[in-house]
Formats: sequence, structure tokens, C-alpha cells
Amino acid sequence: MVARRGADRGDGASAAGSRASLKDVARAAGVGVGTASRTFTGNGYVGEETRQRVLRVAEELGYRPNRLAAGLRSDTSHLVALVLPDLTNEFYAVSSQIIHARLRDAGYQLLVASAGTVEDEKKTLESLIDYRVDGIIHVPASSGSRFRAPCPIVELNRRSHSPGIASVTCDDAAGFRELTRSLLDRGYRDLALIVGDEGLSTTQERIAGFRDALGAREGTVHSGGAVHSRVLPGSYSADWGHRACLELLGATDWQPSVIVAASPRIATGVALALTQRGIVPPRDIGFASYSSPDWFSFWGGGVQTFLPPLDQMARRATDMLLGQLSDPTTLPSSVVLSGELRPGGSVRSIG
Amino acid sequence: MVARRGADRGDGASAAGSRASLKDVARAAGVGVGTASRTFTGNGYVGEETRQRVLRVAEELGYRPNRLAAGLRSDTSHLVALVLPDLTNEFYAVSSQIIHARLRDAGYQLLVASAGTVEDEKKTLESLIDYRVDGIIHVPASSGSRFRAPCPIVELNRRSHSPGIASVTCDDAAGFRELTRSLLDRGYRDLALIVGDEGLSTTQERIAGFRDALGAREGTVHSGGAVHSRVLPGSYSADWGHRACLELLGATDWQPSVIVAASPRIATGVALALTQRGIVPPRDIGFASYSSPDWFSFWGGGVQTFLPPLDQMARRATDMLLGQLSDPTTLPSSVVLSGELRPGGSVRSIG
DNA sequence: ATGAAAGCGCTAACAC
DNA sequence: GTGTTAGCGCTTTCAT
Repeated sequence: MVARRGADRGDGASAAGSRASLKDVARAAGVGVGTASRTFTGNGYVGEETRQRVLRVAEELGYRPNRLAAGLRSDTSHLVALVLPDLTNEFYAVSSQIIHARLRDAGYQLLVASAGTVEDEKKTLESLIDYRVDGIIHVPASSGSRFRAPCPIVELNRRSHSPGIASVTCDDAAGFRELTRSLLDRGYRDLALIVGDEGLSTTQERIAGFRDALGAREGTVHSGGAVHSRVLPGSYSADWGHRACLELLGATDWQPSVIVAASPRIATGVALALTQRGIVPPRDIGFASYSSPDWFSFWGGGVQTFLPPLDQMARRATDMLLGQLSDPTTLPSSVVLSGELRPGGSVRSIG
Repeated sequence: MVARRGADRGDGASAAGSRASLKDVARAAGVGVGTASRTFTGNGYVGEETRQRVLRVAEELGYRPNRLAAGLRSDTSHLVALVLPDLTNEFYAVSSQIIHARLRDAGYQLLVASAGTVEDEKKTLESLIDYRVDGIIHVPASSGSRFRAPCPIVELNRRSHSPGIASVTCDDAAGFRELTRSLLDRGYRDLALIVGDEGLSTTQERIAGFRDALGAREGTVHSGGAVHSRVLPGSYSADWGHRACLELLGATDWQPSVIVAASPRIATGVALALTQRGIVPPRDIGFASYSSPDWFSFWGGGVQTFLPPLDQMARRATDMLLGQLSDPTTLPSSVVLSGELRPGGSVRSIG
């Protein structure tokens, strides 16, 4: 006998402390469970009068459906998993917010997990899938990971390059190409790029775009002098930005005339290092950044910025997933959105 | 007949496309489902030899438990709901990260939802409870909301003041008292406080602390002059900080000698307004803040800051919930943690 | 130590 | 339209 809840419920009336079940509602309304179920799911016919009675009784009994049971039976949990490397990162925090809002409107709940390493990631995804999530939005921890999920999955921001997986990314290569070109156009000849983990698709793209723009100019004499560059890969953290910048400033063989921070957090570290050394951009050095942290609004004088369309990316990813969910025959596609170049010296308004 | 999955599975072997169930594993291992279940849950005895066989077969079949079913049956979903006003807010982003990590270690998954308004909040909580979450961590949208959940719930940061609900908050009143006193001690006599929604317990505390420190000094002549103050309630956003600050600076009747921002976002708005007006703290005006955004690390010279123990709060809240979950007889308690005053002019290190 | 069986709350056939 | 029923995958007695 199972009797953990509603002990000794006698003839079956729901006991105090136990929540009313569909059966309770059906009984109280004098209908079969099928009818009661149909009333709530909307699948199948229910007479208007009966419907009202069921609804009223449910209200009185404080009935709430058990989604665990519904999910088990119907094989649709109305749960979506969101797996990302770090909730703390502003980009992902904003993404979560947007994704959550859209999914909520569509009747889904969000199971969120962060997974830093590749190993972690696999375990996390599996645990989430154990809840029979209907779909997954995933920011891969590395560009090599391969994972077969039993449900639609769309990758956000980074790509694992698994064949046939939907993804929404930003064209970082193009962005960094443009950004770098604009720096060259402004006359900068010694460029340093501080970037994150080399294993990430985004990092690879950013470096590629940077190098691409430098292209043949590298090491050769161009109008105004020879072009030199240095790339410092590390991690997408303020700490790395700080350390890398201090290293650059302390070097005796070469000094950059402009520093490119490949993420807002790196930019924060760079700003700290510059401040500590009493170096003021753009007077003493050039400063460019990928994406713009809050404080650019009042410190941004001279900071050339490439802005990825963060909001749009999250929105698109969610819409793609919802599309797959409502029509499973939809083929997964890869969407690449473009960012926008924002000239330095501007003071943007904030929200 | 129900046959949506594993169509025509004939003798019962799991068909392609359908996931292996416990029954499949049991059959393949030549044991009863009960034994197979015990192998995974650890409840009850299983012979070592049998155990190994079941485990091996499960591995081969790629078996993964269905937590929906387990939750339904055992009435413990291993799901915890996290309901907060805004994922975008740095405090809540950090909290989520900490809470997630701790819960994950304890074998729980996180159902996250943001709810801005009181109405939203009730619906959100109900939807989450429909998944039979084992517990809830909640940042109430207002200090008036009352909600009875069928599971342990601990309030974080703000309190709804519902009787008998566990909570972890910061002693903001004390913090603002100290902060304000230190400002008075430094000789400031005209203090403006820019704060958020008046309906929140935190706002009320912050204003109370501020007023408390001003106390009898208000409007009277004190060493160095009469003390005057103004409180501007609005919302905890950069936009409000910006507008409120511009309003203060534009007023003709009274000018503050120091501005206190009651949140990092408000501080960001204030910093923008000051920059736009060419006002440099602490040279031209005093600037104090609650909690410290990243950029204080390089812009924070002269910014007096009260630092709430954000990490500790999230940790404590999670531990309290886990405590309630492992021992339901634990009585809910209210924990109030103290923050720390950080003198202006310092440049803190960043992570 | 293990198998058989009941049943968690719900949905979806199916019969009427 | 509505009631009945089978069963989703699992846990948990209970008997052996």
C-alpha cells in the first residue's frame, strides 16, 4: 500500500494536506476523469455547461494539474533546457531573460544549468534530458563537443560544429575584420588583441577576422609605417584582460598603439590596467572593444566598439526552437547575424 | 491502444527511436523491474553480482531514468524553483550561479523564472509548483505578497513579511545608517538619496537607515552647517539613476553635496549624468553607492560604498532550503547578514 | 536478495 | 458529448 499522502482517505474524498487530483475534481463535478481532463487540455469535446461546472469545482478544490504526470503520459513536458557556460556573464544573463520571457509566453518553463567544462556539459545535458525536456538551447563549451539529443536543440552564440544542428551566431569574423580595418584607417599600426579561450568557435572567428584585416599589411610598410600585431589568448575574464594589458604595457620590445578587447569583461580588465598606469584613451593609446559594458556610456570616449546583436540572437534562437517544437519536420538551420560597428567617442544612452 | 512511441515493438524489445525503459533493462538483465529500480535508487538490497549486471546492461542500452516518472511516483521531483525579478540584474545573476552550483551538487535541477509584478509572481509560482518542485527560492516582488506553497520556500534579499517564511536578507538599514554617518563625518551636509521602488522591503530599509543617520541633525545646525536631505524613489534602473541625478543637478532651490545611489544600476545612471554635466567626483561632488559595479574598480576613486554580502546570501539561502528538504521538521528562520563599508578612493581588485 | 503487483496523476483511445 | 479503461515509467510494499 502506498499511503504517504492523504492517509486513510476512506471513500476517496481528498484528505487534508493532499492536493486535489483530477479524479477528485471529476468526482466532485459528477463527471468522468476523461471529461475533466478534456476540460483542461482542450482536446476533445466538452459541453459548455459541464465545462463550467468542472472549472468551478476545480477552483473550489484549488485543483492544480500535476505536470509531471501530464508530461509522463503525453510525452511533452513543456520544459525547455537552457545550458550555458556562465549565468554571471552579461550576455548570457540578458539572453536568459529574453529566452525565458518568450518561452513562458509559449507555455514552457525553463530548466537552467551552467556548465563550464566539456565534461560537465555532457553530464548536465543528460541530467536535463532525464526530465524529458522538449527542447534545448545550448551555448557549447567548446567547438569540438558532439552530442546527440533526443529532442530539438539550438546552439546559441557558439557552435559545436556538429552536423545538422541548428544554431544562431554572430558573424564575429566580419565584425573583427571591420573593427580592425577601421583601426587601421584611423592610422593605428601596432595592434594588440586580447582574447579568450582558443578552443571556442567565437575566439577562432575573432582572431581570424583580426588577422584577415591585417592581411598583407602585416609587417610591411604601409602608408604611415609598418603594421605589427600581437594576439593574446587567455580567457574571457576581467582578470585576464587586466593581466594581459599589464603584460603588453610592460613589454620592452614592442608597444601597441591600440588595444582590442575581445569581450566586455576583458575590456573591464583593460580599463583597470590602463587606469592603474595612468594611461588615458584615446589620448595615450587606442582602445577598442567587442560589445559594450554599461560603463562605456560614461567612459566610452574613444572606445571603438563592435556590437553583436545580443537581443536578436536570443530571440532568434528561441523562435527557432519553438518552430521545431511546433513543427518537428522543420529542418535545422544555421543563422548568422551581423553586428554593427560603433565609432568611438560616442556616449550611448542607457536603459 | 497507446502506441505513439516504439511502434510495433513486438515481443517488447525496445524499438529504435524509443528510449530504453527500466522494464527493458530489467528484461535484458534477466531481473524484475523492482531489482533494477533498487539498483539505481540505492533503496533496498541488491546482490553485488546482479547490480553489476544491471548496470552493464543499462550502459549497453543507453538507459537513462525518466525523472518525470520517478517524480510522479515518489513525489520528489528533485526540482527547485528560483523566482526572481530579473535575471539581468547582476546581483541575481550572481545569486543564480551560486544557487545553481550548490543545488546541482545536491542533486537538484533549477527551474528558473523571472516575475516582475506581483500578479506575474503568483502565476509564475503556481506554474512552477505544478511541476511539483521540492522547494522554492524566491525574491519577492513586493513586501506585501502572501503565498502559501506546498513546499519549503526561502526568501532571498527581500522579504514578503509572510509569517513563518524562511528568509535571508542583508541588514540594509544598518548599512545605510553607517554609510550615511560616514558621509556626515566627512563633512557632507546636503545629502540626496536616489532609490528604487518604495514597495520593496529593501527600499524601505535603505530609506529608514538613511533617515535614521540623519536623525536629529536634519534641518538643524550641526558642526559645519545645517543638514538637509532629499530622497528620490523610483526604480532600480540606470535610467532612473540618470534622470533623478539630472533632476537634482538641475534644481534651483537646493543642490546636494553628495549623492547616494541605492543600487549599482542607479549608480551607473548617476555616473552617466555626472559625466554629461562634466562633474567629477569626489572633486566636485560626493558620490556613494550600495554595492559596487565592475567599473568601480577603475572609476571608483572617491566612491564610498556599502557592500552587501551577495555571495554569502545566496549560499545561505540555498543551504537553508537544502536543510528544509533533508529535514522537513526544521523550522523556518530569518537570517539577516551584515554588509561592509568600503571607504572611497580605493581601487578594488577584480576577478 | 528478488519478483510480482499496485498505483502515482494524467491523457488518449474507444465505446456508447 | 461523455464515461471507461489502459498504461506512460517508475517506486515501493509485500511475499517469498
